[in-house]
Amino acid sequence: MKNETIMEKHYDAKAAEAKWYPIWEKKGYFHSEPGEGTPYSVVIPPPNVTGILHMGHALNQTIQDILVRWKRMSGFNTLWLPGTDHAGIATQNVVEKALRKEGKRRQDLGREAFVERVWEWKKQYGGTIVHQQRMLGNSTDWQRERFTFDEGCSRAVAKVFTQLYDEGLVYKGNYIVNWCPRCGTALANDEVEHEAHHGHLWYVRYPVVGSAKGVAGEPYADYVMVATTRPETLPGDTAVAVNPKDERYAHLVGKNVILPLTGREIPVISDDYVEKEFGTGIVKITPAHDPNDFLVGKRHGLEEINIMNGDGTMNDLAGAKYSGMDRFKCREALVADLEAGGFLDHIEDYDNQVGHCYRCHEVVESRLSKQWFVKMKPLAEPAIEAVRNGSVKFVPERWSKIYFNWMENIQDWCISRQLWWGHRIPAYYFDIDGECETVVAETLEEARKKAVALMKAKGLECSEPPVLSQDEDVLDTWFSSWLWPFSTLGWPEKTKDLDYYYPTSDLVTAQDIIFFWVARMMMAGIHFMGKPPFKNIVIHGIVRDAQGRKMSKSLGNSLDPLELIDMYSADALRFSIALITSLECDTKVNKEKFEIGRNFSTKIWNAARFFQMQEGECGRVADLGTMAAGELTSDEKHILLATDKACRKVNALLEQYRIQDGALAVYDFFWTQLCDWYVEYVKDAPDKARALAILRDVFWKALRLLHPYMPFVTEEVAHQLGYLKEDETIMLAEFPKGYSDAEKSAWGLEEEVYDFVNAKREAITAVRALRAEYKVSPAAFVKVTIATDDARAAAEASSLKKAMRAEEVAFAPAGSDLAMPSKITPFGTVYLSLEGLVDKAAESKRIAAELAKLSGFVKASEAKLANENFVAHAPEAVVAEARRKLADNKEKIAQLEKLAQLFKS
RNA sequence: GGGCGAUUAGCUCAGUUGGUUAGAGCACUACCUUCACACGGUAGGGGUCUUGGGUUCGAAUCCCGAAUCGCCCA
Repeated sequence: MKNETIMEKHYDAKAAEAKWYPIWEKKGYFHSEPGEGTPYSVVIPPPNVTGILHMGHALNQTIQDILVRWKRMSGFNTLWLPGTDHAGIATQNVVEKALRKEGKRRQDLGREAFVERVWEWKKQYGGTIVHQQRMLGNSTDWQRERFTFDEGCSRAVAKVFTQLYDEGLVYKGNYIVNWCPRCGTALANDEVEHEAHHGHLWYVRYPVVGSAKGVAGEPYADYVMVATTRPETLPGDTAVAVNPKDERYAHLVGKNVILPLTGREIPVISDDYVEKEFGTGIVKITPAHDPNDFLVGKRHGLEEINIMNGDGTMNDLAGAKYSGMDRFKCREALVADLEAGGFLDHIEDYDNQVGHCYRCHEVVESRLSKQWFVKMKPLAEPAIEAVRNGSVKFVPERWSKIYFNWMENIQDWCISRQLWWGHRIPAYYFDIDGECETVVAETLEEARKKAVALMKAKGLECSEPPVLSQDEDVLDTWFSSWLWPFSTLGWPEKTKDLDYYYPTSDLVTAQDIIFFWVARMMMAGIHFMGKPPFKNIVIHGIVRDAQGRKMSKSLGNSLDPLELIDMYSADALRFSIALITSLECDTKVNKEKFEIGRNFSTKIWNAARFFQMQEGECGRVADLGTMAAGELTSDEKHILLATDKACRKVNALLEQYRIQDGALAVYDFFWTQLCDWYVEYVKDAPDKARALAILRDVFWKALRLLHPYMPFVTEEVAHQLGYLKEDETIMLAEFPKGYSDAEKSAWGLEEEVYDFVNAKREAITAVRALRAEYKVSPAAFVKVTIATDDARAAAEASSLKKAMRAEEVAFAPAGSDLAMPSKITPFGTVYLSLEGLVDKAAESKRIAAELAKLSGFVKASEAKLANENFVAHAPEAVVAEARRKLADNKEKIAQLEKLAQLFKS
């Protein structure tokens, strides 16, 4: 079979990428069914349905697709399950924003209509990111695409909530939560981002009750001074506190002070929580607006006065003057009033950490409110154990420390959100004799039954079920995504999919999501499935800009992966990102880095084109079977060995999730071994048909090695070169493992041949370097003599001549003494005939410098070898190597000294 | 305040049981438009491995301390 047409001069990545993806998808290559073979399964970290693809996704999904394509080609029954999450706050915000343009609020529509509207939005725009994922080349099984708010996932959520409630692990209570006034909802602790903030400490005087009016300017003679970072919460104070060990204030404990501006009397209490060193050592206690104060309040039975509305404005309890005022405006007003009243002592600069909403970045308020919580300790314990006993592994391992640290100090999880878009909490309320009763059930019908049962249990007759009203709140989005590895496989049904694919194999995600998601999936998986949800947790870094800053819209330093794909191709994006990303640390990127991948795909294309042209001239010989060890040249054996090594290396590296090293290995193999050396050899091979037959085999292996990294160009080239029939795909071709022992022995692929050719290449490089040093024109043919006793050398004369651009390569016995510029190589000493080309003075100088350098090495080696301890303790090979090196360098010196004589006159 | 990590060439990073004269890509210099490829080829310059101690025959690598930077938790 001879190729009639030659490949285009330039690779058209856009065309190839647009062509292959739909074919792959349509033919079902991404699809997996339970049954045959060993499963390898991965669930994608579901991106936010409102989101668009960013560099973080590109990195995360490139890693996954490399693993998945590699496993699929290696014969595993491979499932990579895609989907999105419904992103409660974010999605609701997007739709509310659209409504605002129409001059409406969600309240104008009402809950049902609003939710309907969000679904419409989702249908219309929610496909953006899954479309973009296709541009990356993701081999996800789109037939199994899931959404955290779809019917199945919603059933799983209701079931989980109900079960946890029945087990006493879900409870409702009045606690301090993080409250986002802008989103109007509670947030979990980890949804709050703390940032350093330059603020102030206000020192405020609280007069002691019973103290006399003081002198001018001092309304009270006796007062305590309180330092606070949040003066606007002052109207909510219900005590001031000191440390019990603080002798300065011991006499005050038990007395009352007057809360400035309000005249309300509050007690002075003592509590260990107070730090003596902070401020004055006296702090105000505002139980409804600070988590620590809340706990203090509980310990001391203090009143909880909530002075703020949900939107961040003050309410009536803050006092008539401040009611309705924004919290920050109120701060200013209140400070001014304190000052006017003589209560403000002084103000200091103070840096503290201020919490911000991770979605909208508003300053988060600590607020007392009634919310649903999950009791985490009992869930965390088995999840800790699973990592501790090694049944689940973090890659890199050090992340397990972070995981333990968080899990061991875990706090209960606030799961209710005051939103409309999300899984409505399946808790129902009804009245019995004016008392509010709660039932929790997966469906309304079940809830009715439970309500009736409850009434009966209380001895109440009921002819018809009571009227139930469902809880108004929805659940945190993470409350559905923590079920992702099994809800997407059909749970709570007992499905074949669950049986086959669960637990999944690898979870690949970024470090910033370990607590939000990974840790919680561990807990849910173990609690509901009885098994952890995955075997390995692969954690990669965050993509940063060239200065190391996080990419963000507000900084405008984001790189758009789609733009990069447009500029450089998806393959280029994938390969580059794989090559520059280490699992160990964050990845800094700039546009230029993606040239690596683009240049590489061009190289692959051109090498293929060269091969095709050669085969076009020579005809295709496909069979390696008849080759005998005796007829293969050393260069041919070398490329076969290099291919074998590359296959083994890439497999071994991917096995250890060393994606970057794998990329480097395949890059070096293809570019250096295959293109730089073997392709150059092929051009003048003694038996071109055989050389090309070998190239045919090696190239095919190389393409398959590359395929997980660069799926499109490898598919295109594999077809161009005729490795595949039109309806076949490289995606399902076998991932190369290297040559068999039988092949290796039939072809005489021994390690010494590999070393021999490497040595030969050093001789070639040495001659090229000599040519450059002595400014020999690149076009000129030179005369080379090589001093060696290696019997194999003579057979290399013709390939040496070509590579050295020599008109003549002569051999001399090892140790021959020629007065010519030379370099010592493991292949032998190479001499370049001068024939009057040289500037003697310059050469003399160069030689002197080289001599100085070498004698330094010799001195160091001699000292080392004179050290009895070294000779006695170091491994023999190391000592022998040191001796050999010393001898080599001594010989080099002798040569150079001779050469120096030559240039002296 | 507690924890984790980083510090190797101008830049981004490898360097996995301690063992040649510490590597790669980009950038840089010189030469080359040679019939696969200038998104290319050939050759080259560039590092006292942040710092101070220690262990060892031998340390970028192991141990202790310091500095700087980053992240997480409180």
